[in-house]
Amino acid sequence: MAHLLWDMIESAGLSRTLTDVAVAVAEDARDCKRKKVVAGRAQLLAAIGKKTAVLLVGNVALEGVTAKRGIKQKRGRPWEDADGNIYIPCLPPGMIAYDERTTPLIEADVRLIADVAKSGKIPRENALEFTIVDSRRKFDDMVADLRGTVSYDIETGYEESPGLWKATLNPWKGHVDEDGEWVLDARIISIGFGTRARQWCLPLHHPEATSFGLTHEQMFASIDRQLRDCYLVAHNAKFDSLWLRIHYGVDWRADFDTMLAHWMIDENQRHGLKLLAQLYYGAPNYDADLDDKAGAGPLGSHCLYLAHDVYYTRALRFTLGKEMAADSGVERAFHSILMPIARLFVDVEYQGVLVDVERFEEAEVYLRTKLKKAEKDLHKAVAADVEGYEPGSINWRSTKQLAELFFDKLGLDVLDRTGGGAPSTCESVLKRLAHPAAVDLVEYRGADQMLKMFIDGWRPFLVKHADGWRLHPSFKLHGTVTGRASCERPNLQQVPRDSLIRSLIGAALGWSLVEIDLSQIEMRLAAELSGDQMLLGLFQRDEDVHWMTAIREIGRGGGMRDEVVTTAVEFVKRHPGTPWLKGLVSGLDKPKPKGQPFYRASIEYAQALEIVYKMGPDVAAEILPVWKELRKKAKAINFGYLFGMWWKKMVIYARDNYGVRLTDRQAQESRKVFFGLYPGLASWHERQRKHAQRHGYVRSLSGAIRRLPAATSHRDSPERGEALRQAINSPVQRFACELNFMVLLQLVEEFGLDVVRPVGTVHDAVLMEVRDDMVPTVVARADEIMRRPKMLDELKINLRVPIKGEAKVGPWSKGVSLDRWKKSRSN
DNA sequence: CAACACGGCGCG
DNA sequence: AAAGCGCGCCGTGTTG
Repeated sequence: MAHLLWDMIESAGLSRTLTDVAVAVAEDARDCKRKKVVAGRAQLLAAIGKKTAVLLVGNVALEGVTAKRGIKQKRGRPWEDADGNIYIPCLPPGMIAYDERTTPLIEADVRLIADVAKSGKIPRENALEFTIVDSRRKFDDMVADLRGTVSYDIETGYEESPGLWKATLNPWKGHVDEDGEWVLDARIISIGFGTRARQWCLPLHHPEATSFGLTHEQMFASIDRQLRDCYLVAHNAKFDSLWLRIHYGVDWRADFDTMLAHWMIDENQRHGLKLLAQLYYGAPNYDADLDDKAGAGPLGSHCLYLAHDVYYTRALRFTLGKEMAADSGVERAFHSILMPIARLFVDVEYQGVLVDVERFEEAEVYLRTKLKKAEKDLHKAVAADVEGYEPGSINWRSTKQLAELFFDKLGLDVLDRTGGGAPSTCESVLKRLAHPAAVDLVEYRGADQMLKMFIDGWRPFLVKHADGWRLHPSFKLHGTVTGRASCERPNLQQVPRDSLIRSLIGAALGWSLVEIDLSQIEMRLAAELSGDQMLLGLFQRDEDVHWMTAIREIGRGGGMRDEVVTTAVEFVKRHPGTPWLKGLVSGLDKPKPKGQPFYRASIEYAQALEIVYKMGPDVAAEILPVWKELRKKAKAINFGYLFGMWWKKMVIYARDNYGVRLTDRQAQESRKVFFGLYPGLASWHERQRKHAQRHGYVRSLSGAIRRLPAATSHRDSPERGEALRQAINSPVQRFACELNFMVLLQLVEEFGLDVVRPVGTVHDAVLMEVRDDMVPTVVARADEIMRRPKMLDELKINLRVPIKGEAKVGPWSKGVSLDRWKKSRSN
């Protein structure tokens, strides 16, 4: 590693200026045991002596001097000791071998070394012109300077105990006071603005902040007025805008988010501001300690840090703007979809979702009881088979201990292994283990999972408002490589589908929760993009593609004879007048034979299957519930094969999810049938793969790009295979969620936040609170918008496949159609 | 004590 | 040769 770095230094033409540099290198961090580090440290300290610069290459070298690790955080930030030695922590160049994304960082390290060697000093950002606003005069100057393109950034924290400031990213952090009111503990420590000429740092709750005759409210009123005509730029603007909205009531919407812009430019990279500053401008690693940002450190260094942030944020707006302009598709998707939805998500997160806390407590009691019972059953079941077993000796949450129990002590067969090769104890294995304890463990895990994720997991995030308790999940618009949003703290997108937890989420009094979702959107888009005639035809005739697959799957093997015939017969009995039955059931118009149902004999399997298909899954499920399950299974088949699943995995999938035993042959056959049914999909797969292989990327209809560099490799590898499958999946997944965003944007644009309050998205669905008196209007309009969002016209995107969606009104998972909602309200 | 990987599981 | 995609969060266990 030392040689590698030295080569880089030499090729930068620096070796002669660096004769006075000691290089402290850990040859291999992993082999370096503690003793060796200590020895190395003594050597190192001796070597440092009169040197002007010390390179600390890698974690062990860093630890040798500072007794602390964390090279990734510390790198690029040199410091000077009392004797004037300069220490420069850097990444080991060998790191490039297993993470090529570190290349620019290592290059930046070399540049930094060069700088230090030439000047003998730690470089300063000399373009910086920052002012700490600590007087009325400076404040007025600042306000007057807020013109044109202005970047902004805040530092946040809270006072844990008097005088002790800690970092927090949660703008709602607070507590309930004696009067039962929610009091915010979170504070905006300071705010910075970057203009063409300067960087302004306005301390707000920093301990050293001085008062100069203006309240914060007065300051923000002035700033707010001035900013209305500015082009606002921020890095992860949603964060700053949300905090400012909560704490100062100002509504600032960024025109350009540098983090999101960089994500559009390369979703595979990381998007941190410090990283980008180093990447694009060779900036020093100016990152500060987390608690300094929160106000624990001196105001001077706090503001210096803030100044760097707004300086580089503003600079990035121009650099990234230009870079994005090189690709009109990317630019268009950024400005017409991403920035608008990013601005809207400030409202989404500000609103939060309402939680029924009374029923929340009930759910907790229910789950704790269930957990207790499962634990008791577990004890019993294990005690019966294990000699000398003592309750409490096994941690039921430990996969390691469970594996020992099942496969060593009880001697059960290892049915599957984990990715790491350990005997698996996952649900699908447990269900196949012939032991009562396995059954109990499934129960235990179920209750435990709900409790830890949604009861204990939610509690710290509950915030009290005038209209009830709310969660304010944070959405990451850059959270995926495909364009979907992800969600965290807590993750609203992983709430179980069954109603125990899901229905705790509702709406305020006078409002109703409305969920609209785009039906089978990924399948529809696959039809669109592939141009498969069968799929397109299905959707154009408004038939159900999963149902089609389900019926085909059964029909192929002639399975479920009883269910098929029973369901068809029952349907004929219930709906004899159905027009399309004519011709399908021979003898319908003939007189009924005495004593027996006339149709029983005359409905053949093939006919019956046709009838079942035509009645659709909902009607069929009313007759036999099994149809619902069957359609779900078909859905999995569709998605699996659609995106490149191989038959072998299908066998496992069918077994684990549906208890269906498929032979290898059957699975191979089912895959063949699938692509036989939709031949256009196969050729589309080929097109996508070819494109990715040739160009190294694929594109969504919106213009956004998914970069797949691994796809261009000529060598066949697992990475390339993965990239080629992503080439098929990404454009579908991306455009699906973009459509969802379009629908959401248009709804809010048309009705305004007084009528429609969006509270979240779940990939192809929107959750919102709708004012009760407007529910029918909004739902009707949502139905129209989903069929054709106007942004499709603006972006000149034409779809052959019809899009449609569904709306449900009422607590989540208990929502009903608009008609049923109206009826239930009129009673 | 903190950071990390893993196993497991929830969602679309 | 090997083959669905995309996420977040929890507890355990290891490591340093």
